[in-house]
Order: sequence, then C-alpha cells, then structure tokens
Amino acid sequence: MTTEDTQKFENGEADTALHQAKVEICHAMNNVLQSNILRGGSKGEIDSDFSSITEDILELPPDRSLGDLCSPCFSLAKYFGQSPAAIAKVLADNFKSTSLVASAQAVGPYVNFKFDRNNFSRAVLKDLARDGERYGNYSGHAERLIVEYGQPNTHKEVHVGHLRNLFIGLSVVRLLQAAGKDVIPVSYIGDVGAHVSKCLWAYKKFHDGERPELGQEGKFLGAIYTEATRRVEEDESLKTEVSAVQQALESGDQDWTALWQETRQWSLDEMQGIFKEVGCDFDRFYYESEVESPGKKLVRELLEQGQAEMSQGAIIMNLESEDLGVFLLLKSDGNSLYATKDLELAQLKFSEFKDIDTSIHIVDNRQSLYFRQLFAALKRIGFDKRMVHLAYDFVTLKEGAMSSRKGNVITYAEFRDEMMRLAEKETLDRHPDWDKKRLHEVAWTVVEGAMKFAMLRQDAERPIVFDLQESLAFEGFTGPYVQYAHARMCSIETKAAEMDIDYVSDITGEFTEEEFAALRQVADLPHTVFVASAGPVRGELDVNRKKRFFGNFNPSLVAQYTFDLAQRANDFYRDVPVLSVDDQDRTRRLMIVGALRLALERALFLLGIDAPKEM
RNA sequence: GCGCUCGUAGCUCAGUUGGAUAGAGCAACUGCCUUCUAAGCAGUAGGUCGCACGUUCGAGUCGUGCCGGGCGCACCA
Repeated sequence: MTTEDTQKFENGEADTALHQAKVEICHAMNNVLQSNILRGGSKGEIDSDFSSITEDILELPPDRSLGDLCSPCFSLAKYFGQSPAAIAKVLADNFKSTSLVASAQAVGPYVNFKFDRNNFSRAVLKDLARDGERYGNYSGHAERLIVEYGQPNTHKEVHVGHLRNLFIGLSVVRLLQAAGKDVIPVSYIGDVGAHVSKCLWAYKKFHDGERPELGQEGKFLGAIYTEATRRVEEDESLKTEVSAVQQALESGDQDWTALWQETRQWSLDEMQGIFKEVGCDFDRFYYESEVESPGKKLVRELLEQGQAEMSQGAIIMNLESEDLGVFLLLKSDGNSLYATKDLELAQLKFSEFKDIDTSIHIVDNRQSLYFRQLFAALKRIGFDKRMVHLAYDFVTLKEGAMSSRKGNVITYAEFRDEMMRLAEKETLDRHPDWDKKRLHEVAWTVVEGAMKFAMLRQDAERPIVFDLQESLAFEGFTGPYVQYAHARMCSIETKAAEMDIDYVSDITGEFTEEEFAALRQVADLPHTVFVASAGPVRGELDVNRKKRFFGNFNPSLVAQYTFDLAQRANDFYRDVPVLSVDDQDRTRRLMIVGALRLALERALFLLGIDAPKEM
C-alpha cells in the first residue's frame, strides 16, 4: 500500500465502522506476528523487510457464513517459512477479541474473522447518525478536475449510444464529488465540421424551406444527413460542393451562416431538453464553433514555428518517434478537423478554470489512438497538464454498429417513449387509484432508473449490445429492482409514522443475525465509493496502462454494490418483522430500515438515479 | 498486414488484480399475495471458464502458440 493510499484511507475511511474493524484486526494480527510466537519456524527468522501487515490483505470470504472478513496466509507463509495453514492457526489461536471483532477462526490457509454483532451494528448506526446524507462521502484533500462529457453533434439525432456517455459522465461526476473532489462538468458540442456542412448542403439542395415538427428536430436533420452521405457515396464529385459549403461556413458567408444558426438552434434546443430531462448539469458548454478559428490560427503558428509540417497539402505533426504515427491537424482544403479544435479547447479550459489538476475526457474507445496523439501533440507544444481519456466501449445493435451515416439508429426519444408507455401501464396496474400526474412522475422515475442502470451495470470497457426488448425489463438486475427495495423501506417508515409509536430513546436489545447482515452491507458503501473513485486520483494517469487504471474506476462497481444492497434489504424485509413487534425491537429495527433506505438512496444517487418513496 | 481488446450457463454479464465448492440476472420448470407494496420471495435445472502447452503449493485470472469475434491504423467525427 502506497503512502498516498494510506493518506486517503486516513482521510476518509478512518471514520467508518468497517475501517475501524479492519484496523483492529491488523493491530491484533501484528501483535501476534511481531511477538516471538512464530520465530520457531523452519527459517527461524523473520524476513528483515517485514514490518507490518495492512488492511489490503483483508478480503471478503466467498461465503458470508464463513466470516465477515478473512485473511489468506499465503504471503505470510513465505515470510515465516511455514505452511499457510500453520500461520493461520497461530493467528487465530492467539487472536484476542477487540471491540468490533469478536473472534477469529482458522480454516485451512485462511483466518476468518467474525464481527461482534451488537458492537459493529451500533457502530454502523452511529456513523449514519453522524454523517446523514453525506454517508459514504469523503472530505479528503481537494483536487480540481474538469470532466468533459456529453458531446453530441448538432444536425444529428441523439440516440441510445449517446446515453451511455451521458450516464457514465453523470455517475463519474457524482463519484468524484463523493470522493471529495472539486469537479467541473463541461459539455462539448459538435456544431461545426464536415457533418454539418454535409447536412446543410443537402438541406439547401433538396429540402430548402422545409421545417421539422416540434420535438423531431434531430430526427429531421439526421435523416437529411443520412441522405447526404448516401448521395455523396453514390457520386464522389459532389464532395467538392460539400467542401465548398464548409469553406463558406468557416469564412463567415452570410447566407450559409444564417442557415447554420437556425438549424443549429433546433438541435441545441432539443439537446438542452434532453440534458435537463436526464439530470445532466454542466458548468460550461463549449462549442466547436468557438474554438475552430483560434484553432486554425494555432495550427498555422505551429507550422511557422516548425512544430508542425506540410504533408500532401495538409498540416500534420509527425509522431512516429512516439510510435503514434502521423497526426493530422488541418485538412488539405484548409478546413478544420477534430484535432484543430481540440488543441485550442485544451488551452481554453485551463485558462478559464484556474488551478485545474486534471482534465478528463469521457469519449468512446474508438478514439483511443486519437487521444494519445492529441495528448502527445499537446505535450510537444509545451502544454504539460494532466489529461486523461476515460474510454468506454460503444453501444451497438444486434445488426451491427449504430451509425447516423447509415441511418440505423434507435433515437433517445423513441427509446424513452417506449419505456414510458410500459412503465405507465405497469404503474397503473399497481395503483389504479393514482391520478395522472402521480402516475406519470413515478413512471418517469422508474424509466430513468431502468435506462441509467442498464447503461452502467456493465463494465464501461466492454461493448453493450443494445436490445430494446431486454432494456424494457424492470425486474432482476435493474434500476427498478433497487428502487423498489427503497420504496419498501420507505413504506415501513411511512406506516410507522402513522402508528403513534412509543420510541425507546436508546438502541436496546440484541441485534439478530439478520439485522447485523443488513448493516454489514450498508457499511460497505464508503468502501465502494473509495474503490470506484480511486482510479483517476492515484497513480499514473497513463492511457497505456488502461486496464489497471480503469479497472477500479467504474460505475459498474457501484451498480453491483447497489444491487447487492437491495437484495440484503429484501432479505431483511422478508425475515424481520418491524411494525408488529414490541417497542424496543421496533425502535431498533426502524433504525436499520432507515439505514437501508439512506444507503440505497445514496448508492442510487451515485448512479444518477432518483429513489422513489413509492412505486 | 500492424496495434489494442474480448471469448465464462441457452441469452446478457460478474468474478475483489494468482487463492476456499466459478457467481448473478433473464429465459425454463415448481411453489408463495387473509401477514410492513408479488416491480418481490423460496426452490429446481443449467459449466471441459474458446483450444493446447507452459510458469507454481495453487490458473477463469499470468506467459507463449493456435482458433474465433470487435475496434483502430491522415484529410470522418
């Protein structure tokens, strides 16, 4: 464990019951290891570099009936020159119970630790009472990060592929904030470039004067874009016309600019509506159009300074020495590219927001090489800031890749409407007495939960094959399953509030195994936040070490935890009666219901999902 | 061709960085609503972890080779 990690643990987890239990176990084990008990081993001596064990050797047993934490003794066996089983036995036999940890038992090469049911449960409830809504959050040293996500293009439709970006972005922002970071979320919208020129060219030539229906703007423009792509593919000579349109736009031609502004606004209005609908808030909207012309200027300066060179009529930077091939900065027809604008954007971000430590770009992994080139190019021109490409894999359909160019997309609007139809029907079946507004609100919360969870439940690095029918599920490993567990906890609390109960002032009575199990799961929330947000704030931010880096940094870990927590809440709901027992038990159990409710609510929040009180 | 990546139950995916008997969800089958919301719960069935070697106390996990997908490799974004 590095110093940095220890620091972080001390800043955050030191104040939780689980962390305290780990500290106690390590302390107890170190006492045994540093005594003379083990010196009689075949080696006879302790390795000189052995100092003490730390919390990272503690794991979860495969079966929770074995214990609450365990420690495999294989690496210790090497140090002491004894068999793992022998070490485990010595550690277990000499373990003295602590306030939170009742016992240790050796099973083969493992030591399994059992928490004190009452003390640990009380400690978790105490954490919750102290932290409240901030349970699971860290207050560690502030680091300032700019997170760019939400980069749809105007003049195209927003489709389900964009949702993965938006939802990962939203969750990453919330995770980093929970980890105590100062996060600036920004959006970067592609409102210029070849696709826009192509669309406007075809609009003017074949659809001049036509207007989209309200709410159909993206679909309307997207269809024209698809048509344009088809026509240009059929007749290559049309490329010149499209290029001329882009040149006209980039040089500020009045008529084309007016058409661009009007159609652009259609798209922007639609996008803003979608961002708002799914809960994505940005501190700043960057547009490609605002960095295009300064970007071109920058590239020409690089050419003059000899940092860039001409090649086949285009301006490039040769990155062969970094094994990154050739990086194209400006097209041979003088028009801009992604790179032209991104070089400028990077500088603009750091000049607008002061004291930024890191800039994170959440973009799909097909652009991994591009970003490596971009970061290398920036470094070469003296821009030495921490830049990270957080790559996720693409959303495809069973038939193959979704592409606006080909026109085979499932739009966000279609997906949402289909989900809403189903969710409103399901809600109505359960609550025929609800009015329309209430039905609609709950259905929307469920739909949002289902959409977001579906996009986050899987490792971001793996592709999602989108199936509309499967995505319509509200059962099993889904958002609504978790939301439902939350609603059940709320329902108990609501009923309790109506009951006129005599509350016992202190928590009294014995915590049962079921009660403990629920709180044991709740206690993992801070640890989950720590692990899931650890990636971008520690170690090397090197895209070449992607697996190691992103392995930890992944909302899917939170999704998995959240689902487990919901299962434990349902276990509790099934096994432990709350309202029908005596005052003492009821008070204690209501505290646990409250703990489950809060943990579920916080965990869902990290995924960008609202927790309904009823559904 | 070069580079990256993936291959685990019928389907969609986990597998805590090499550790205990490979786990969930869906679909299938059997049950459970006079008992805090059945968007739930209990149970059954389902596996040669693509194939073959290798590394070691131990491999789904690491290495090499093969087979089979996906993505990228200068004027698209």
